[in-house]
Amino acid sequence: MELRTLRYFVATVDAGTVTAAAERLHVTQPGLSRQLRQLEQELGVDLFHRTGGRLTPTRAGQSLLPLAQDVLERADALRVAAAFHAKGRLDRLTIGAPLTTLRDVVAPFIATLDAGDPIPAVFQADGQTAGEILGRGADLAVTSFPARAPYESRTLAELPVWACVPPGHRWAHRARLRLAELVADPEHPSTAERLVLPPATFTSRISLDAALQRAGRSYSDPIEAADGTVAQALAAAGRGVAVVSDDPQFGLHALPIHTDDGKLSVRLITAWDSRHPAHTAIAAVADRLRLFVAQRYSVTNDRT
Amino acid sequence: MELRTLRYFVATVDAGTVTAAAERLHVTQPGLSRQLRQLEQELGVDLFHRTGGRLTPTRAGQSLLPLAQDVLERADALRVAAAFHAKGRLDRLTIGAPLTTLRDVVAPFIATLDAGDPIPAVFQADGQTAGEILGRGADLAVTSFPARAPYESRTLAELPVWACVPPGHRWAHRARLRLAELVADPEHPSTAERLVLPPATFTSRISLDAALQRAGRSYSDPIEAADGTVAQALAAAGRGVAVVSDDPQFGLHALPIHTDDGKLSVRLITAWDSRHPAHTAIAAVADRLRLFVAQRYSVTNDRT
DNA sequence: GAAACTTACGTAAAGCGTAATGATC
DNA sequence: GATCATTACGCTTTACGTAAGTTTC
Repeated sequence: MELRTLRYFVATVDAGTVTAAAERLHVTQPGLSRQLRQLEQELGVDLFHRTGGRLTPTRAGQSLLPLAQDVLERADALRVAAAFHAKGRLDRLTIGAPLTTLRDVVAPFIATLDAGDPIPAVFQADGQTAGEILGRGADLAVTSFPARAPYESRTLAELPVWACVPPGHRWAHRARLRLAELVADPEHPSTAERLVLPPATFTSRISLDAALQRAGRSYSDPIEAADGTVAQALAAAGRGVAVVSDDPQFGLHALPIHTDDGKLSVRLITAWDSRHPAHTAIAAVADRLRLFVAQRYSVTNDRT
Repeated sequence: MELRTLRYFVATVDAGTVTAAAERLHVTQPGLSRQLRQLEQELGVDLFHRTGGRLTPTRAGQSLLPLAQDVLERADALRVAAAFHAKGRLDRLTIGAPLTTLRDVVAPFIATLDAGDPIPAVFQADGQTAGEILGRGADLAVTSFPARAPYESRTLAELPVWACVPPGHRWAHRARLRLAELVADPEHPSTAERLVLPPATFTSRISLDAALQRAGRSYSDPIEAADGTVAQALAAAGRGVAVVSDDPQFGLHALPIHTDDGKLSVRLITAWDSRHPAHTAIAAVADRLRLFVAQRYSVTNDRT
């Protein structure tokens, strides 16, 4: 088992057929086929079913795939780090962030980077701590959990959590909402709106759940959406009230949610490893990200 | 760059000389020497200084070493996972835990495992969440942080945090201590004992710091010890009061610390990934660990 | 029979070991 | 001069490409 053979394995699963993978890898198809067989023999596991003249990953293959990808990612990280030591400057920078932040903040930000800056790579990391994201190979993490110990962090923004309702809704002309209005009054369960929520790993959901727990309340039977955009789409279709931290879409009206402790919000931080050899360069990017968010946030603030 | 070359690199740093590393790797010294040079050329970085007829890692070499080890560890994890799929049973199990737990709980526990059980491997993980520990390759994590989302967890124990004083100390015959007694009264700073504390990543320290923050108190100028044992050794030498969750040593007297919220303690949990292919086998080990701790803890309870 | 994977065979490259050479204390 | 690393050279292994064979739809 070598990095090369793992690359072969991943590429083959990825491409679907050995022929296609071979082309992508710039090797011939028989050569690739042989290497895959040897890898299977070495690991002692069938990675592919060979039924029907076609290769499909076995259960073992499916479960080993992410591990193989992980090895390759780490090897890549090593190569990037080596390039940093060679050139003295960071030429690639990996950012891990929750999906919502990725779309609303990180993506617009990396669009402002120019040729002099490191090439940004990005991956999705919902509901993970700075340590987990950085441990997955990111140089810079964006998360809503406070960072500890060997990680340095800066507050990026305090993003409001919105209750989004369609134009015709009875709350459409309200300027704000109290948390208690969102959830069922134990005395009158029927008065509550149905909630449309992102998965429990999402920061807005974590914030909502925590606030409700503090208030001793809870929602019943929410609609689980795949992410904030889907939640908003469902709200736009009149299925309920979407509670998200995404920017409102589909013409939805976004209301801030007030609790006893103030507005419901998500504190976004950016964090990096202070022991990273390029930590100065990373801190510089983090600072620019913070500046970018500050500008963007001062605009979005107008909306409230 | 292949796994083989990374193994060569790590082994060479580890062994100190190419000759020694070559012997350990079962290759000849010139062959190894050549591979190292090729790796350096490929990465574009000098990994070793060649001054004085001897190889010493450069700064780049030192900083790339843990990355290389990481790649190899991941590759190892892949091999173990493959072996699981091949044999249908887990033959190796990696446990990550904080140092104190490692010594007082995990080590005695793995001593009870027999030939039918997976071979345990263990690494130290202080002040890390379940996600971080499992992300580092552990199959089973022991931590004091609550686990979330895709991780399954069980409470192992509620370990008391002790204030340890030597026999002659004015508290040596006390049965308990209030938190306020430990730290300086802002009015009379001189009345406080000097504290001997483990690093800020240690669970007992985190618990103490959190309790003090809740109480609006703080300590001043504590002695920082490398770990709980060193802290106790310093306390035994009369340097101050050690605050640790380790079992008392050196004939120290251990007092539980009472706060407004009850006894100061550390809630230990054990966690694993519910998506792990061998999660049933891991859960079984976790259950036995919990049982082991329950027995052990009922004994240590006698002491309080 | 077209498209996919496998087997067979010859070739080129890459790694390895032995032997000789160079550098440092 | 002893110890450690490098360079030189020949061999062996290993991966690769081409060509032919097999299976499936």
